[in-house]
Amino acid sequence: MPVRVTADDVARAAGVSRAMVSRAFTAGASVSAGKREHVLRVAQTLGYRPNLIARGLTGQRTGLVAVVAGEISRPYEAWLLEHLVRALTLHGYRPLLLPALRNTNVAEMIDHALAYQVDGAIVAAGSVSRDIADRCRSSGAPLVLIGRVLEKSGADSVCCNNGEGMRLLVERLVKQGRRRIAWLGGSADTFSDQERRQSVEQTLKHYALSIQAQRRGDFSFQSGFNEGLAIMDSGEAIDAIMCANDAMALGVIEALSQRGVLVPDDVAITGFDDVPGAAWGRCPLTTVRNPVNETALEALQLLEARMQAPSSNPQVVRVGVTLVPRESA
Amino acid sequence: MPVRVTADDVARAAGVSRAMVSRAFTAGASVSAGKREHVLRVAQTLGYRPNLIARGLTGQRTGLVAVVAGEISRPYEAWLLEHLVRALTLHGYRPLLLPALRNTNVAEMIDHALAYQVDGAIVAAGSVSRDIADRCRSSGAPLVLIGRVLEKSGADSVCCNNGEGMRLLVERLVKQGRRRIAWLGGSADTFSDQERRQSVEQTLKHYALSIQAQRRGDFSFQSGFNEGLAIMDSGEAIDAIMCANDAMALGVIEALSQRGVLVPDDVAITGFDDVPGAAWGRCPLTTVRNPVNETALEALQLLEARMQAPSSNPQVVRVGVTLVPRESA
DNA sequence: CTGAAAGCGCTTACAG
DNA sequence: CTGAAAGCGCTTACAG
Repeated sequence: MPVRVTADDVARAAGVSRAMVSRAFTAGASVSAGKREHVLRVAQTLGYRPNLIARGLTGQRTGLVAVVAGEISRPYEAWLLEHLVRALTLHGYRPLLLPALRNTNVAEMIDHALAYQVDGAIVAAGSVSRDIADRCRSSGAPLVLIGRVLEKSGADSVCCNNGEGMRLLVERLVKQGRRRIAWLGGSADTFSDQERRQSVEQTLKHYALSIQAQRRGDFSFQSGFNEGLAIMDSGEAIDAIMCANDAMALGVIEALSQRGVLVPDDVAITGFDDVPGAAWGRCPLTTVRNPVNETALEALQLLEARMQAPSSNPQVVRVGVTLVPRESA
Repeated sequence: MPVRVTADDVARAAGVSRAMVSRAFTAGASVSAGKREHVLRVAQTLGYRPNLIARGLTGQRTGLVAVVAGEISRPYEAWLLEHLVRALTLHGYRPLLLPALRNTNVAEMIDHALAYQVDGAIVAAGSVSRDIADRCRSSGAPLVLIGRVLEKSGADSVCCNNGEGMRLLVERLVKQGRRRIAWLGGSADTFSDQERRQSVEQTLKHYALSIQAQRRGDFSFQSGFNEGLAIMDSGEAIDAIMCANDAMALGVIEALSQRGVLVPDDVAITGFDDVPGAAWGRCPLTTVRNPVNETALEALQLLEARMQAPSSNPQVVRVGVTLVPRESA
């Protein structure tokens, strides 16, 4: 028989009004210090805590923030999620986790979260349509995108500088004398894949080069491994494989090793993200660091700024990347 | 200017009472099919969704489940979390994610979650005291522990068969003729560390053997790497290192390779969990499979069973493990 | 099957 | 600084 102690119980026990106990628990409310202390003490002994659901109903804020995350078991997603959840928690928010499962529709999930009166939503996976952004706005819940920007959506975004990152990697390869560069892309229709590939093409063009072979995985280690084998077995003469992210790059290294191809001697390999683990294993990966902590913090900042000023212009924050040269290239 | 459309708006537009629109959205409520359809249609056009916070206040259920997770960027935690979140979501629950940050107290977090009137809590990290279990019970929120069992706590647990797993690994090593076996434990005071070490000692004893060297990491790759180097540099003569989990085992393999020690020729290495990634890399890991999906499903089942029967006897479900022989041992 | 009323546990103007 | 009252948006007995 669960016993919920309510503000009324505390009020009665402390000999004050219900409004007083509410005020005692509200920072900055007008209560005499003595009374607040007394109420808090009584609440303590009764084991009272304000019911946040009831408080949320009053309309101010629930403290809930929806977080749409991708496959958590993938290194980058896990890494980002960890920082996001930490940042939110430290700032007093509670993350409501919405997994972007296969054939699940992000709009549907956001709608559901909105029904919980979340104070905002951070979307780090799946594709977001204007429609969703509109729903959020009309519900008064700011929407912040991570790793994707939606043109004219009215949603704030934070995204790393994909173009710069790939440019740095291409330049390194070119300086090493690599000329026959292959590209292993990630899932089509993703923002990251597009920006990264475009930068590779453009930078190569600047050196009067072009992509020599092109394949596509799905950002997973396994797909990197499979495509790595396929590239080798195709017999195409290449001296470098640039991958759209680290997980695939690690898979490719594994595949080449299995085919007896030496990295970086025969073929150089590059990744993107610098996930924990990029430095370990058979051949430490040359990659570009995607600053997830900064990303998480910026996302939170955008969220809070938007709560203050719901109708200011949407912002796109580009966080900087840095080259991380290791052995693979 | 966010506009929230409420049940009243729908009622007015549909020409019915507010109770009717509530019933239209409640499965199994007594409404004529025609009326329900009509109400639903009107709600649809107005863009109405029941406010789950308000619904939660009525006292039944909020659909919220607290999930206490460890460091998400670690492979096992991420893997488990993924399955947990998927299972909860598919069953209509919303996971409220509570990170077990360093020097944060699980009791505090659970208390906070309870204030959100969560329907239950699943704890897969941190240590849980009887106290917490009691708080949950008195709040009417079932508590389910994963990977830890609390004696006489009244909390249900699901935990893999640690003893069996380590026994299988020891037997394999002994059959290979390994006699000088070292143990690399994880964080002290964790349930997994204790059960696993005990089983190793006990099984070795059965073969008239004992642990030849003992070290302790914190379940992370990095700590495995560090301790791996330390073991080698200590000059102790050993022919196998059993690790309390995969992440450390992978770190050890890395360390030995750096010292020019051959795995498994010179020294065999074993892990525990069979995380994705155990099969990849320099030397595929011989380990034991910790069935996370089954674990997640069982946890959910325990949670729901407990909602039905709050006072039946607490259960400890042991999920089975299987040996996964690969190259490292 | 349907509606009017009471109530869930808070907070916040409104008076004092 | 403090209390009485109204209200947040729902659901659920209670009548009919």
